Amino acid sequence: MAEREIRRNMPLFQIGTVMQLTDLTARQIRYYEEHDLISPARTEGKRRLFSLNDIDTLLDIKDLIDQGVNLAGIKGIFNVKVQQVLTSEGKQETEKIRRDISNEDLRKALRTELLQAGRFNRSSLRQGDMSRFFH
Amino acid sequence: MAEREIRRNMPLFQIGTVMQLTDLTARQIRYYEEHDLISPARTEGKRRLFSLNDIDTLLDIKDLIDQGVNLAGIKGIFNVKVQQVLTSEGKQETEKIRRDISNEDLRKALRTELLQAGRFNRSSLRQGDMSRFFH
DNA sequence: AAAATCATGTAAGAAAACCTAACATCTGTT
DNA sequence: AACAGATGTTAGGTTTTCTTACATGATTTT
Repeated sequence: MAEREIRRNMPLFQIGTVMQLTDLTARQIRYYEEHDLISPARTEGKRRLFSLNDIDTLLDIKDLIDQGVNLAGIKGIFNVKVQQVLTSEGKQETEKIRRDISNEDLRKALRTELLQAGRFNRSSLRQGDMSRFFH
Repeated sequence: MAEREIRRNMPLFQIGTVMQLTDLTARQIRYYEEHDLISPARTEGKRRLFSLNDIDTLLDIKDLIDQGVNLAGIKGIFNVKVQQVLTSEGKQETEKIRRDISNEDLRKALRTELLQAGRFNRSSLRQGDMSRFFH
């Protein structure tokens, strides 16, 4: 379980990849970082490296912005969530709040849709075949 | 199910990331591509973009090289596997061959070990907290 | 309504990361 | 010894990303 969290927090993706996965501009992504909504790691050369969690957060931000929420609101929502985990011990409550903010299913659908969008569908046939052997 | 395959074939990672995940040098990775063991996609600017399947394949190559198999041998093994899926319909047999070539558990362990190695452990605390909400 | 603020676009110049091609080097084989 | 396989290294060029600064349209505040 902790293993999964580690994986989701691994800094793996350059900003170009994140742009395509989230459909956000570099300007937007950097702006959101500037306002502490994400904190991507850096290479030695100071290039940003994003994790899967970062991408999730960016997709959530995108969701909320599409719903008309401004950055202050988003920040507030995120803080509420953090607050929640700090003050309450039960998972039920946070789960409920999570649902209040945005529909989980819709979010998931949007994410996978985005993840499959654009040029990411064409991949080498050889690899496609190999994938049958390496589960 | 096809969804997972698509995800595993998405070109996402730059060579620098792959180097760290696999512990191979850029020279090695390009050499293996030159010999058709992998076929990473390219950005418009001709930079390589690797998929999870590419990384899996590279880890397998590394495995086999550590066992003393040379590229010709690896190529042969990969061809046998492809052959197998083309000629036989059952999954049992391919499964068996898979096991003959290298121990699945060992391979898995090695992969996760590599995936957690090096600088990939330090990740932002904020994100770590957020990950509890975005499963 | 004017001024300020928010969110994003755009441009410039610099630095990092990656590219190909070529040659060097080590190791094992013929 | 000569050769082939696998990898290291170097060089010059290109792509991608970086920061900083200024521009702009849309809202909000005064």
